[in-house]
Amino acid sequence: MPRYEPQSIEPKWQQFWAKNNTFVTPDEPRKGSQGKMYVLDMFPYPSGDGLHVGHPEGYTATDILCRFSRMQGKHVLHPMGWDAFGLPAEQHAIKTGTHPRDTTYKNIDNFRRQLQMLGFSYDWSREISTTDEDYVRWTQWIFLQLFKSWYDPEREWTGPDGKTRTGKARPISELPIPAEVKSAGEDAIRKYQDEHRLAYQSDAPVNWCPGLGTVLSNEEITADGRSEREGHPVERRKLRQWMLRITSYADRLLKELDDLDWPESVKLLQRNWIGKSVGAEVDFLVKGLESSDSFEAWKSSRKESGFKRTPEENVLRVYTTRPDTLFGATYMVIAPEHPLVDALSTADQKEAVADYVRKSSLKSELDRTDLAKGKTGVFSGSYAINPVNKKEIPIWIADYVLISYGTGAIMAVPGHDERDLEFAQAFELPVIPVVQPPDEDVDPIGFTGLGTAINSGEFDGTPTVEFKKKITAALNADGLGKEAVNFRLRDWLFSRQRYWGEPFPIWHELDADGKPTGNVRAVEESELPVRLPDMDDFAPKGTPEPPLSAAPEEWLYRTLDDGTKLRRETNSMPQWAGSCWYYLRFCDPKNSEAFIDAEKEKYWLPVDVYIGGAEHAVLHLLYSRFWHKVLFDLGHLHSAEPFHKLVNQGMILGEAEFTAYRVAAESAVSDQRDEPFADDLQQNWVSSRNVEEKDSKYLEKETGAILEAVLIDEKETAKKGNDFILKSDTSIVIDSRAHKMSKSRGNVINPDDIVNDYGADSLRLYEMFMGPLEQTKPWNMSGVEGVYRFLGRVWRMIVDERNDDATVLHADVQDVELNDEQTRTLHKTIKAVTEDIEKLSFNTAISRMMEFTNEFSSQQPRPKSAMIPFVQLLNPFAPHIAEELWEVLGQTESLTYSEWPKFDESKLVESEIEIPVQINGKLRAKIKVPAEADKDAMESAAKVDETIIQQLEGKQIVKTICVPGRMVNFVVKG
RNA sequence: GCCGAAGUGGCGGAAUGGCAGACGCGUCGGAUUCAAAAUCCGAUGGGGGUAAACCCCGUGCGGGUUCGAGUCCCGCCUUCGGUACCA
Repeated sequence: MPRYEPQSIEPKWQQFWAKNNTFVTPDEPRKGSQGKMYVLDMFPYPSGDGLHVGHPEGYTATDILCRFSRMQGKHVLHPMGWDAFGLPAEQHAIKTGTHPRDTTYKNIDNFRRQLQMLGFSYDWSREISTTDEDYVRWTQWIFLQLFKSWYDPEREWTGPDGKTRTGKARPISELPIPAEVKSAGEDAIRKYQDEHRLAYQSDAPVNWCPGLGTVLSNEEITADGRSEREGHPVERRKLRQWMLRITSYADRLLKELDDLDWPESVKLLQRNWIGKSVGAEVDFLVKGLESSDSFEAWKSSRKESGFKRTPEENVLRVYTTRPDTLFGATYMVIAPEHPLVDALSTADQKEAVADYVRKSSLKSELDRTDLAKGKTGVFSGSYAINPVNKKEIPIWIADYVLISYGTGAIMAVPGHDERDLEFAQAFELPVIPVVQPPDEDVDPIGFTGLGTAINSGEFDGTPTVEFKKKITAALNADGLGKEAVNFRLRDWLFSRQRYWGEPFPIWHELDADGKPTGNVRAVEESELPVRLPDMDDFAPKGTPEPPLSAAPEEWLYRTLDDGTKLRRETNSMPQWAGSCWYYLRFCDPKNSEAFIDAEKEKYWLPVDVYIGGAEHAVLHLLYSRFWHKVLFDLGHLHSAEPFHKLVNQGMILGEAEFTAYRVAAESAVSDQRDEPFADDLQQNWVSSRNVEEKDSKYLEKETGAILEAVLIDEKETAKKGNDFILKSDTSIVIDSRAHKMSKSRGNVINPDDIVNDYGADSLRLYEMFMGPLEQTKPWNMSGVEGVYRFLGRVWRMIVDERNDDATVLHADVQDVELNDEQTRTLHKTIKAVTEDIEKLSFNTAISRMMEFTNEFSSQQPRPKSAMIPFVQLLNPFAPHIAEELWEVLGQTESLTYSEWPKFDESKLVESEIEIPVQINGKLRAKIKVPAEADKDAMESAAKVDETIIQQLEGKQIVKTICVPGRMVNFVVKG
């Protein structure tokens, strides 16, 4: 084999690794193990499109880490699996009639083939799919643990990690039952327990997506009220749904982020998502209700009773983060869904209120959150009494207040809240400034920052922060208010109306008429898994009735020995369920007794390095952490957090494109502005500066003429200043940009093609060489060619290319001693590559190996003792060629488990170094000095340099700065 | 609007406060070849100068700190990503 031919050596080594179980991780570490290393990729959804070039980016990074760690003696766990439930397979089933299971396993086969072709060192014996019945079993089991638990926020305890926490998930049997519930009977107790479970049912309004035929979680909806997947509109409907009580864990999910080695930006995203805010709840007495006491009477009764757990019927409780602005509250707003809406509506306002409430309930999420459309609302007819100044202020109903946050009611302070100000202006409500901004020139109205109090009675002049504390304490003393904490985070909507997901292991009890009694019971753990019934109709019915409700009777119903009739839960779990705990199962994938063996869990967890896309920064990672903590609380896990170090790989964009714009033919007939259309523009180019994008159409800014975007070959372009222009018309500025890869744009790169043309090693190397792992970067085909050429040079450095018959060592590679220069280069390279891998700075590590190759390629002879460690350095990056060269170099021991080369710091020092000499900070000359030269020696060496003598002539040296081994700088005058 | 990340040659990118542009791509020139592919060697930020010596400018823009700033500080601009009335 003469030339470097990845097409023949890559399959050879892949087969070798498979046959020898090279990457199978034994439970027991090898002798002399340097500790465990669990390196995990975010496992892919096996889509029908196959692997995308974005996948191998993170996968190569982790593979490098693993191969590097093995050579450093680590006991490495590096598994791969499939997040295989999910909508696309089911949508495909609806279209074609193919069962989602068939589609899914076919796609998995293709994904596995593609991953194996890239030579990743996964332990395939641990492969799992979230759709495997054995896996589903334990997903359902974990759900049951949530179902069978409640959260005790008061419980103080010390976990196996030695940390003391307040708050713990506990078995539902330990839930204290209040006496009045107990006395109400068995059903009341069950209901009370159900209300406290970590997995519970709720009737709250949810996001129903008719287009997908399912309910979606808040997290799956985009800012403009559409489904993240496929972009269908979403509406609000009241449906019975399963929820997971993630909000109980809000504080711990927030606090325990601190110790994680995650990017700060991801931590911040999670912090914002959890959205903790500290403020106060304040009670306002409503005036004019029949049962209303006088304000003073109420106040004195409150003084005695203190702040109540739940307010009286004629009291409106609000949440505010700015209790210091209480004097500026000029009206109140309650959400249309607020329970007091009816009670507060006076006779003459009843109709208007009912009308408004109906309208806002029909509004989609999109309409309701569209800020551009302005605020709406209706006066209830009632008034509340401001507890600090007894002022009567009107109570409004408006949908800019959300029932799901705080108490669903606010005190409006239009002087210092943008939304309230907008509303006040729309409905001509009074605005009172109560905070003076620190800057006298700033208008207090609309100021939302910190300042000092004005128009606030005895509190005038108090700084905001102090005022908040004071007023909260005062309200608390009077029983009118209390410090309160709120979270933006909502409970997790956990059910979906789809077929292709885990069935819930839940039975609903039925009464004699076959109607649900409202009581549910868990499927016995010994009966798990609840398998999906065989069905051939998956199509959504356009109603929220899940496909599983059309399952065969024998699946759907059961009658117990005592005659109790049961019907299965027909919702299914969301795709997140399976990905919530897969990292646990990898440690013990075949266990039939438990979801994971306790000893194995203790050994392998937490995951040491977790690499994946930033799109999972919030949801997947938050959900996983939540499940992990529940299992931790229940004593099933030893660690409180699943992922120690997290890295987000950047997106890979398509090749850069040059786009020019010209008037489209259709513009001539359909000129948007009805103006006579300028003929001279027709078919002429338009500078991209004059182009605006509207509804994915390009328009000329002035005339509104419709433009077409034309791809321009790079050869037709030139650079002018900061812009690119057309060579044929240099006045035309064109766009130069790389876009996301997408089928519609036609710029998708298929890894199969790259492997066919250049080999897996080149693909791996290129993806690492493109730039920093975490950065977004454009694809560039000639870049792939570049690293392919590099591998060719490496090949020729070691292999005799002229020998057509066999792969033999190049005659120049000999058993000779390294000279000083070679020793230095080798050790420099080992040091740099080692440290760069540790920093995940793979692009620079590759540069260093290129430099090594450039230097050694031309040398004759080339010491074998330099080639051997070099091949070891290359191995994590390009393992196939490395194995082949390792063999050519006559090595018989496994390269995979060979010892990583060590560098010797003392071999790095050079005897003479070149340093810059500056005058007034400007580089003027370079001089050679002994490496150990001190300040004086450097200074005198610099002063005898010819250029420096010339430059210093007639000038006075004011100061000399010498940094040994670094530089000399003369500061001069005159 | 808010939050985050980033702006360095024609392009991807490199640079513990100390020689800006390592390495790669592209381009140009040369060698090899009948010719090409492949390979090898050299040049390559911009401007001036004689393709020398050398000089000036240069890391988004404007200030500042420092003997010295791509790097630190203040104020902007642009691009990308996330987010959306959370009181």
